[in-house]
Amino acid sequence: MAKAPVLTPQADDFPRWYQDLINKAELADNGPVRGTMVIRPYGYGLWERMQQEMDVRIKQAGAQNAYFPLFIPQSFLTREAEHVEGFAPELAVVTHGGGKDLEEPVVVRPTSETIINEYFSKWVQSYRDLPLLINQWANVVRWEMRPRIFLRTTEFLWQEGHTAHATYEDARDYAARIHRDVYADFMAEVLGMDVVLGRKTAKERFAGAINTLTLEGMMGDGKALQLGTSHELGQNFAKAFHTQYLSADGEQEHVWQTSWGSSTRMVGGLIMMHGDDNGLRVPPRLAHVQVVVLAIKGDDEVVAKVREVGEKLTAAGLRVVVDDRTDTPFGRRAVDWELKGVPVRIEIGPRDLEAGTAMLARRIPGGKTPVAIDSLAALLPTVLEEDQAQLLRESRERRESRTVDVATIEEAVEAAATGWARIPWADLGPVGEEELAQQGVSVRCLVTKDGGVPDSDDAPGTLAIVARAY
RNA sequence: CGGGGUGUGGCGCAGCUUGGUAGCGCGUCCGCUUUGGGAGCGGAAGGCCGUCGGUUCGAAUCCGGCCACCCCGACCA
Repeated sequence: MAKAPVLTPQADDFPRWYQDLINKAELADNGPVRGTMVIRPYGYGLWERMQQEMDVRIKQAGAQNAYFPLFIPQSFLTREAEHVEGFAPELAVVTHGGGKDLEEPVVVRPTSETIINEYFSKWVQSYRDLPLLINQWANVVRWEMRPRIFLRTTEFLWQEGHTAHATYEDARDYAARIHRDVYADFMAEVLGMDVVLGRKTAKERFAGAINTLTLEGMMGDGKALQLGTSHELGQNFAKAFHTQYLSADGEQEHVWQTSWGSSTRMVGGLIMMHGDDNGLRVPPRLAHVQVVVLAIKGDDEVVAKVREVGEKLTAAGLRVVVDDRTDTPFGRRAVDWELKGVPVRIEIGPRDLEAGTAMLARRIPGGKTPVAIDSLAALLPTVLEEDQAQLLRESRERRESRTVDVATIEEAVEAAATGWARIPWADLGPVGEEELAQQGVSVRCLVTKDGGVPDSDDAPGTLAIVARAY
């Protein structure tokens, strides 16, 4: 007789499955204040690996890390009209400090364009100071009406990049470079996540930007999730904060700017893109635990062998955990590691010792095979790379099979019930976009016919990707 | 903001109609037996029943106020 499923099956109730998984895989808990979350060690480990891999790419793109304050004078926010209008509804404002009313309320940063520009305007004097390329790892607060753990939380962790350039072209190219060489590369190569790169419509653009580039992923239920954005800010903030430089011609010019961000939302995306009814599936290149070596029983020889194998695999450069907690039944531990999505389990018991073998259990393709213990260190890197590639392939195949080309709004709404629709932007336009919005469907991004990023909204042949979104 | 619903050990729930001061499952702890896919048996700990007030000899239960949370709609990313 089959036992009750460990998780609510995805097909029964996808949001419930997501919540179950986060609880049972010990990724996070809800915080005491609505919309906040406690990220538990296993979940934080995923984020730390994301930070490491992203940080390398950000630095390769020439940016340096810095840190700006959590508190921003309220007056800063109001200097850029669109920006304040966009963020006003979700600001947390501090009105008291030290037991007194504050002269001027301070807002908890929802993003840092304003405070960073305040300093950029001091640091940038000459064209020789440009480009100025800054990134910060921080928490931000946006008071959310409908929080969803990892996907939309009131406080979340992210990186935000802010740059200033001498020309429009430099800023435009840098925003595109981050979009492609940092975000797209990271998501494909490390997360094994298929994403569509595109351009946001005016309606979906960042408050204060002249152009927003996005990466959209298709989740297991066919809905879309924005996984990162890179904005061209034009000179909007430069004018509001007087961020100017003296050009080689001796003229005062406003800088051209970009900002770009990615957050702990990526953890939620990872879960919903790669997870299955047995739990999470962590891509090997990301995994902070790539291999778990399990002692099936508590015999001394078994435990000794398991530890020895763990050390050898660690020495071979793999990220390994040894599970010799033999006071807990084997089945329980196997299910737990499966829930956590560890790519490879090496299971060793008395029978294996005699044969000199171990069971190699693979989370991503599934299945178990016996292999010679001595061959593991040589075998596993190949296995992990195969599994990494499988996740990317599966996510791409799902998106391709569940995206349909349509000609009307009705068809687009119908397609969005189970996946994505692609419709010529010229046939839709802002009016059609509004009509879709009435039915809970949005234009996720605009792409060119061959899947590239359009240079403008009205470039001929531009297609809109339409979907329900998180 | 409109409509509906729910607040009971850590989690999920029953009990409320027909008042008599709390129970089940999971989890936790101890013991023994177990360990090749969420172990079994025995024992134990753990609850100002959201909150304030009212009715009553007596309130988780009936009545009223307040608070919080959830769902649908609206609004907003």
